[in-house]
Amino acid sequence: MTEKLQKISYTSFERKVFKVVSQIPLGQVRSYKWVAEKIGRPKAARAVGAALKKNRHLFVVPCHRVIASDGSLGGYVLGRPLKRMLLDVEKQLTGRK
DNA sequence: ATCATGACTAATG
DNA sequence: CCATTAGCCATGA
Repeated sequence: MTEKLQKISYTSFERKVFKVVSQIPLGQVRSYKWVAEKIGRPKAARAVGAALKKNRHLFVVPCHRVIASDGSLGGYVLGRPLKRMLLDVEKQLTGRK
């Protein structure tokens, strides 16, 4: 059978991104670069961001745990303030100071 | 194949 | 902190 059999909406690249990002532990954050390296494309940090933007799982995939390499928040479809809040909450949740 | 776009990164100023 | 420059990549038209 030479048919595709599967008309998936996501590209292989996006699947890898979601896979890795969904594995980020609660209360922890990773940089776009980190994810890029994880999927085997250390220089595709930009593409990683593009993939997260297309993501529709929003809360299925903890895309809010992915920040810029320099520690900045990066971007967030629902607004940076919310992203910052989520990270802060999760930090308190696990960081348990 | 080519072009434009963008949740990036690093280096300068 | 912000702006600019250069590099690198995936995606869609």
